Amino acid sequence: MLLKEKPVVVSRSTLKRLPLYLHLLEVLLAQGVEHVSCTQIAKEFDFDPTQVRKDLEVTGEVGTARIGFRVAGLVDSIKEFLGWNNAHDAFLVGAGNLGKALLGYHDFEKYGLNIVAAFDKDPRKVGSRIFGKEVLPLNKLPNLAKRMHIHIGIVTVPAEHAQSALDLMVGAGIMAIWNFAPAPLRIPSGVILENARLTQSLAVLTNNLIRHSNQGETYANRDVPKI
Amino acid sequence: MLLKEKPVVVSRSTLKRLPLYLHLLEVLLAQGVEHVSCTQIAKEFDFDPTQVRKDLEVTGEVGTARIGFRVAGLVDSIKEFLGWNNAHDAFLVGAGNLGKALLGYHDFEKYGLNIVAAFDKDPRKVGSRIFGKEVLPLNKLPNLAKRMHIHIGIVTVPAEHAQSALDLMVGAGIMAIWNFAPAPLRIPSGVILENARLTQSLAVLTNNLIRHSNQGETYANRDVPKI
DNA sequence: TAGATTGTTAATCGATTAACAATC
DNA sequence: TAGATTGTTAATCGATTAACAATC
Repeated sequence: MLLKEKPVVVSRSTLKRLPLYLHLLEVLLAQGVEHVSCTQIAKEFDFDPTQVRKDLEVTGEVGTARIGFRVAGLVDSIKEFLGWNNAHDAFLVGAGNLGKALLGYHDFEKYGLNIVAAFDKDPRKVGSRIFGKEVLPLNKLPNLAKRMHIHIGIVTVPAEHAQSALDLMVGAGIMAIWNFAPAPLRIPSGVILENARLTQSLAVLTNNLIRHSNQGETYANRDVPKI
Repeated sequence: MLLKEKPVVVSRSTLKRLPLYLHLLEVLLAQGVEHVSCTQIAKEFDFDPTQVRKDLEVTGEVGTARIGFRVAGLVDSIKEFLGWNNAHDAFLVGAGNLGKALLGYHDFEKYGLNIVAAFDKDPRKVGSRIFGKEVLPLNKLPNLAKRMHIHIGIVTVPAEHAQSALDLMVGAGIMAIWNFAPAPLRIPSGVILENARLTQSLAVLTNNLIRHSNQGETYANRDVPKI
């Protein structure tokens, strides 16, 4: 399989569109479709075809004029590019409701993530198992993380404990943190921090909702004293 | 307090930063801090102070030179702007692990979201309660949604059933959909769709992880949140 | 007053979109 | 061949950042 030279710089926007393409491509692959054009992919998502072409460029796959790209090739290359070919072992700190849900979401393995254990400071949770995974006390994290070569740490504790959870994991050599707490976190340089903040997505939704229901009476013409 | 004229167009980027500011401001408010400057807020998140100022502009709040903005005023105005003052009732379709977690995450009420019931096609789940909330059969959704004036629908079904779940809710008059399925969804015009896709966030994380371990290639990091 | 901060306009930067030659 | 599609360069658009006068 011929790969062309990949662009040196990949934007976060591109990175976020790749999983969308991948999901579609896997459906096509399962249907036995062999080739797909950027135009077809773009139509599916209402994107610009040129944008899709530029996005796919990062995978190094080359297409064929009039035919498009090999579906199987794209699936492989996107997975490889995202690091989803082999799952990375991860520890999760905070076995609350959100933490439990993530522990039970086995699909993550398809996305390069394998949560191997949970940690919690609550002694009543420690010792139990959630979806077959042990809940351990926080003080066991450092040694275990080193011994098991854990790459990813997931933070699902309340906002006020997020920084100390992160510090504990970084101190244990974990270099990539997936944070679900709505708190600004400080990281040493070299550590990767990705925030999966549901509240940001919710903010966009609820703001749109009230704007739509306020229709007409826009918020642009109100310089009325507020009581 | 006088509100100034607000910008007519608000970018999605701005909308997503507001919950970050809000969280910080609520902490400051609890600490009894009365005023805060954009410079201070910016420092907390490693943002540009001008960006913070522009973001806050959308709330209509006015600051005072040398003093900054009233913390209490900002908290109120951001909440109002995001529609987080009063919770919107929501139905959730798909009582799997992720659905369960969302049902148990009572903090959503702080973010304008009140999940009142869940729906599932699995007869074994129907009739049970999850965190006190009833699990009902899908066919009861349309009537109930209309009777209860439900505004928001949450989709936590597998990707292949996401479109039909959405269609069911939109048919029942629900105008805003919060989608967790990794599938491209079609909506009629006028309906609000917001995708809360964890896989996108995960893609950024795992890609960063393998690129760090591969060292060598350079990638854009301009849009990476510096939190 | 002096100087930090607001509010606003202009410059910069990067991502998206348009244009088009090359290709199959 | 004819025409759809790739790959690439240029134009556009929008968000971020810089500059600076007004203000307290």
